[in-house]
Amino acid sequence: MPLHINSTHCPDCIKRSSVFDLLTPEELNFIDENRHEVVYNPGETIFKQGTACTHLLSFSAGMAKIHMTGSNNRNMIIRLIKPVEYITGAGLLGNNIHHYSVTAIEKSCVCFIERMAFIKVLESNMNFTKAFMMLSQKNMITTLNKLLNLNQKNNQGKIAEALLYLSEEIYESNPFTLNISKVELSEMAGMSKESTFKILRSFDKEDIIKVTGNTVEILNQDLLSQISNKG
Amino acid sequence: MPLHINSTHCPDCIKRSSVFDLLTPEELNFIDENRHEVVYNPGETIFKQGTACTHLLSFSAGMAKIHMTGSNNRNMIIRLIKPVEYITGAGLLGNNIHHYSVTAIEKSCVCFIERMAFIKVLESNMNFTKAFMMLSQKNMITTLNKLLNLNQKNNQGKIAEALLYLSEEIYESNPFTLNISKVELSEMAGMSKESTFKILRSFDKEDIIKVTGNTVEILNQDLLSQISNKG
DNA sequence: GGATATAATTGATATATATCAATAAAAAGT
DNA sequence: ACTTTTTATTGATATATATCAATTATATCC
Repeated sequence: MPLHINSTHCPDCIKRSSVFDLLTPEELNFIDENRHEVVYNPGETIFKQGTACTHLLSFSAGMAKIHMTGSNNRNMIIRLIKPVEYITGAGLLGNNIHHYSVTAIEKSCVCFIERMAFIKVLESNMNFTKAFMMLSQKNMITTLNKLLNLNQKNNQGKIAEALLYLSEEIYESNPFTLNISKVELSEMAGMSKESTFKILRSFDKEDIIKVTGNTVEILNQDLLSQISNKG
Repeated sequence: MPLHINSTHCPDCIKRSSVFDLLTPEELNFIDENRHEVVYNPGETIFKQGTACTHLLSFSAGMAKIHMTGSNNRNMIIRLIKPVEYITGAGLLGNNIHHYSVTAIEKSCVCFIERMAFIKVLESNMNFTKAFMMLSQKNMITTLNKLLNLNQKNNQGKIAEALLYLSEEIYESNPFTLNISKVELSEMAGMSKESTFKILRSFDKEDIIKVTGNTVEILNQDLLSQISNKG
């Protein structure tokens, strides 16, 4: 199966974000004429914090991480991206700069939609605009909650939350096999890698999870949720 | 000077957010017919996390705090609100619930605009919609950066950042007099109140700031910025 | 296929931070 | 004016967490 989907056009693309369902065939064709696809290998930068925000991205295959560098140059993973999701650099309308980076963690395919074409469709289709606003707000709330939790929880709570997030929202399975390194897991949880290892090990010893290489099985989901919430 | 501005109507209101400048007189009148004003005393809840998101708020006088409670029930102040700013519960379009609370810290006046009236104007005026989206995105980015910084900085860096934020963005003066308690300052910086006191004191001893009661003067802004950035 | 780099892992130690405890000061109620 | 409550303040102590150091494993490069 080829990763890129160039043979397809927007109107019959099955890898598009559901907000695009609200567009008319004409609008979809217009988007189709103003987009291009790029395939990325693991580790490749899709866009980088600080660069111009010129396209709306539709993430159609693979997996990527959204991450951010603070003033002290430390890196933090905000969330993972998987198909089908759009990514807006959060400054798309104002032609601003990206405030975070997106990097592929698996071979990935991204559809780049020209900023002006996207704005034109926004202007022509209010239902689309509203759906887009709602989705943006939802993403914002999710991120807000995540960052709040990172601030307030202790390290066990952070790891518990990260593991539940990965199992429930990203891999949607249990057990699951990490396609991110444990250093990246620590960047997701906002702590040192050594602490991450130690907490994983302690969870394993207490039979809350079972770690075998990169595979994690959650054995006691209730307890893990409790640790995440109390933490 | 009366705090409420009920005698005025939207078209000639000088306390409205600049996004409303983009509306036509008819649209402004329509908003005017679907709004009401409320005056709050310090400490009163303007809206609470978990309640329905039924209005767009335009904050026309006073000062308030946006704060959020995490799963472990700890409170964190996200930012302060002063005139003129609109506040959307981030779930306004989807008729969702508020994911944070807003509480007055000074006697404040808030204009409540009916959700459906706001949506109707969004639908009729694309420039307004785009301006609203841009402002929302800007707020989101600011919040994202703030929460990231709280995660990554040490306590001195957090307090330094909070003091610079208060001086530059909220009170726009130096020295400035806090209208929030130091407990609230610690909730802004995301740390215990005792640590806040100790760091304020140490900054005072090192002649970086001068604290006299509730008044803070920043004596060495360069050093404070450096502490904030390195922290 | 050995050399080199990168990631994983663990224990010991240092440091930062929260918590606890006690007191002082200020504000609010009666 | 006096009690009560809240806020402010400080030092001592406990705890959580990061950092450091050393080792092993795994991947990547000539």
